[in-house]
Amino acid sequence: MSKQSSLPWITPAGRETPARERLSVDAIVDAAYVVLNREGHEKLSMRAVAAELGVAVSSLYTHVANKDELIRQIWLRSFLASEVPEPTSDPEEWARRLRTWMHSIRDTLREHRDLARVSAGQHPFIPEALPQLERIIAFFRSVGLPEPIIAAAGDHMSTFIEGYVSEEQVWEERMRRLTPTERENVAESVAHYFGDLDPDDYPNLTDIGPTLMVHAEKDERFDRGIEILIRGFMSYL
Amino acid sequence: MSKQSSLPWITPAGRETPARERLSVDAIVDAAYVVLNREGHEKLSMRAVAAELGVAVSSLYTHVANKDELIRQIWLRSFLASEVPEPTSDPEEWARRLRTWMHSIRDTLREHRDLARVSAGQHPFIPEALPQLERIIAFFRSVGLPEPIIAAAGDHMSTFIEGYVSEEQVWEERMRRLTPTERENVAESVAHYFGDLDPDDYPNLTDIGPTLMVHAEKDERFDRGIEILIRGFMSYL
DNA sequence: TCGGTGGTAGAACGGTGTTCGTAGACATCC
DNA sequence: GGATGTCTACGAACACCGTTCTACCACCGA
Repeated sequence: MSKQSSLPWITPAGRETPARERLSVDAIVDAAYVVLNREGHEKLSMRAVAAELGVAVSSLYTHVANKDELIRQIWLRSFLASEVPEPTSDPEEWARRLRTWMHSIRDTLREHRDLARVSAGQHPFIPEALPQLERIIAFFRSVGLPEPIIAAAGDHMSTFIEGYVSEEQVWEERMRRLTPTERENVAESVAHYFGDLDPDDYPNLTDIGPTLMVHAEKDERFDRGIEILIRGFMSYL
Repeated sequence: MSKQSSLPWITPAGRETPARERLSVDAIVDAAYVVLNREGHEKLSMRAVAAELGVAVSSLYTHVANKDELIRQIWLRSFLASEVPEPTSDPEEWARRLRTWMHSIRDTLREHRDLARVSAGQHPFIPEALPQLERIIAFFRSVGLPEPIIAAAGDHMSTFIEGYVSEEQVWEERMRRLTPTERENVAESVAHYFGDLDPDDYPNLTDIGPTLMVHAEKDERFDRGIEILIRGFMSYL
C-alpha cells in the first residue's frame, strides 16, 4: 500500500501496521458471521465483532446504526442468497420446486449456527430486498394461487422454517451440554420419561409421546411439516 | 401478621413495615407479567422485576435459578391457561373447535405485550405441562389424524401463532414510534412505496405488493393463515 | 432461651449497547 | 506546497444487564 510516504521496510515508530484499513458494512457482516458460527447468537456482541476485526467497538457505529441494523444486514445477506425457483404453472412441478427451495433455505439456516433465531421477525420490505421479493411473488403466482393466499404463503413458509431450525438447534445445544454417556442414553431416557407415566392418567402420551420427542430422524419431521403446508397451499388451486 | 413478637402498634425502630413478606415463584411471575405488559420484552430484566416487587435483585435467585427459568415459568402459566377443546370425531366440528382454540391462543398472546416473543422456543415436555399436553394430543387424535402428523401439527400450530403475533406486535411497535400525522398516512405511503416502483422491473410487486403489507384487516390474515394449516391437516383424513 | 436454617439484601464482577470528544489520515482547494 | 476541512478510527465513559458472594437477620424447633 502506498499510504505511507516512508519507505516500506521502515515502519514508523509506535505503529505496527499501516492500519486504517477502511472498515465497511460488508466487512462487519463478514465478521459477524464468523462470530455467529463459532460462538453462537448469545455471544454475538458488538465487542466480539469488533475484536474479530481487530478494531475498536465504537468504529462499528460509523457504518452501522446499531446492533439491530447489524442483525438486519446479516439476515439480508442470507435472504438474498436464497435461490428462488423459476415460475411454473404445472402444479406438480411447482410443488416439487417449492419443496427443494424450502430444503435449501433450511440448509443455509442450519449451516450458520443461530442464523435462524437471528432471522426470525425480519421483514423483506426494505429496498435492497425488493428484487428478491419480486421473484418470490412471481413464483407463488405462477401456479395460480389466489392473491390473498400468496401473502400468507410467504410468511407461513418462513416462520415455519425459522421456527423449525431454531427448535432443532435449541435441542442440539441441549445435547451439547450432556456428557457422552448421557447422550447415548437419550432415546432410552425419553422412552422412560413417557413410559413411567400412568397409562390411566396419560393414555395418549404413553402411546405416542416418544414419537413427539424423537429428533433422530429430524429430516422426516421437516418433510412432514412442509408437506402439510404445501397441501394447504395446493388446496386453493 | 404475627411474625413480630412486639405489639402490633409499636413498630421496631428503623423498620417502616413489618417487611419480610416472603417471596414466591408465583409472586415473581406476577411481577414479571406486569413489567412485560407495561414495558415490553426488551425491558424485562431481573432488576425490573425486583423493583416491581420492591425487593433486592439477588432475592429473586432463591426462588428462580436464572432468567431463563423465569421466562419458562412465564410461558408455562400462559400454556396452562389455554383451554384445549374437547375431542370429537366429526371433522367439521373438529375444524371449528381447532379454529376457535387458535383464536383464543392468539388473543392471550396479544393481551400480554411480547408474551409471544417470550414464549417462542419453549417445549411442553416439562412435567408440569404434561396434563395439558395429554389433552392436546387427545384432541388431535380424536378426529383420526395419523400419528406422525399429530406430532407435526402441534409444533406447526404454535410456531405459526407465535410467529404471527410477534410480527403483528413488531409492526405495532413501529407504529407507536410514529407521529400521529405519520400514522394516518401509513396506508398512503405504503401505496406510494410500491406504486413508485417501475412496473417493468417489478410487475408482480406493483400488482399485489400493497396487499402484502396492509395490516389493517389483520384478523383476515390470521384467519387465512390458520385456514391453510387446517386444510393441510384435514388432507390427511 | 438458644442455635440453626433459610430467605433477604448489598456490594461487586464481568459483561452488554451506545455516545462523545479527540485526534489523525485523507482529499481538496488556494 | 501548504493550509483547510471532512471523514473515520479510537479510547473512555455511561448506564444498563445477569449473576454470585457474603453478611445479616427473622423465624422455627428444641
